[in-house]
Amino acid sequence: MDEATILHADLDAFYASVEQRDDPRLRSRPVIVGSGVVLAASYEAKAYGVRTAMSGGQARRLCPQAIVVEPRMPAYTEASKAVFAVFRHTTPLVEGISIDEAFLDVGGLRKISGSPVDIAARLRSAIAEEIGLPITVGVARTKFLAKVASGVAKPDGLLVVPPDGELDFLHPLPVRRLWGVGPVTAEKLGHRGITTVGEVAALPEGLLVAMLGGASGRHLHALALGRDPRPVRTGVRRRSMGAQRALGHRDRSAGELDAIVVGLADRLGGRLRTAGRVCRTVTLRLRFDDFTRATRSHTLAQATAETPAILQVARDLLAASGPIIWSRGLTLIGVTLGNLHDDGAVQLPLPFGRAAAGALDGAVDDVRDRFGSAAITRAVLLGRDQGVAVPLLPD
DNA sequence: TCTGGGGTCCTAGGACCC
DNA sequence: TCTGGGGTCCTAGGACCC
Repeated sequence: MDEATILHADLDAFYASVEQRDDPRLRSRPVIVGSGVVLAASYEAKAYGVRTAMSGGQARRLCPQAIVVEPRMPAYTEASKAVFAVFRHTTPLVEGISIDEAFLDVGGLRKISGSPVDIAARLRSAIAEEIGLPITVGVARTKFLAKVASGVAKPDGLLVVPPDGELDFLHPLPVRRLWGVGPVTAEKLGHRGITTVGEVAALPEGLLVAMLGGASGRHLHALALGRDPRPVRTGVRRRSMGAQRALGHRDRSAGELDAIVVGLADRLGGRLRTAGRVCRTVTLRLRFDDFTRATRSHTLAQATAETPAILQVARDLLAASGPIIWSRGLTLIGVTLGNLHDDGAVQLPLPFGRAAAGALDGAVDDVRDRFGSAAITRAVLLGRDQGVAVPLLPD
């Protein structure tokens, strides 16, 4: 049987912990970050039932003595960078999942660094001492089990799931612990009297697929049996980038909506250029009074990072959305850029088809002829009518 | 007091191509 | 000329995660 070498490291109540670290008056007291909506709550506040994503009013009613602070994103970004530096000092195999959590694979480090449990314990004390933040670590043979372990061990804990004790650990847990089971799926399962992971594991895969669809059904079936072959991956790239603005419930004029879209496109264009990437798909996201949503998207023939080009598409989509906007009570506008690629790529038209791989080789040869082989670091297939993009700058 | 601002992945139908 | 199979891309919606 394989060894438990995957760590899931998850900072506890991250934003709230940073606030408590930076302001001694907040320590040991209930702290809520964010006044409109709760972005994070310290464990002292969680004891009163305050939860992330709860409205500020509800949170204050549950815990009137809580200290509410406005978020300081730059401080959290900086703390996150410091924590990830400790992660990468522990092992090169780090896969970040969000600003405050990551998977680490410490397999093969036993001779140098000790057992995975020793490594996890040292990681926790390093982050406590060097950065001043509490962190929980789950250790298991798979990513999923490591993540569940850290969730169970929170806060400020360390939990190992031994390979021969996986199902004993997993099966009594509620289905909501399964990664990918949210309110809707939990409700569907609940209808059949299924409330624990063990009960999911006892179902035939076919029944889960019929209930939840192919991918979700197979995924859940595998997880419930402790199967999760996904490796810890480094260098995962962002696939989309978005910005949005909540509008409240006040009616807005067409001019106000346009000004908001201009602001969003401007922000996104800047972020895109800073990241050295270009986009091809622009999506307008709308949310309404009743919390229903709509999206309208358009895909360009040529990728771009130019604000005017992005703005033009966003404006066209907004104009085309007029009827639903004026009839349903708009409460949020967002713009998301998708189909992201590296900028600085030479884009070559290609006759696409079944010989895509061969065509890619041919295109790379073309670029070699034109620009010299040293220029080529990587070639990316863009799709049927877009050809290939060959970045000419080193990574 | 209805609910912020970021993301990921899946599904399904239609267009289009070979 | 017609039919069918196989495949990709685009769009829209939805569930879920932090």
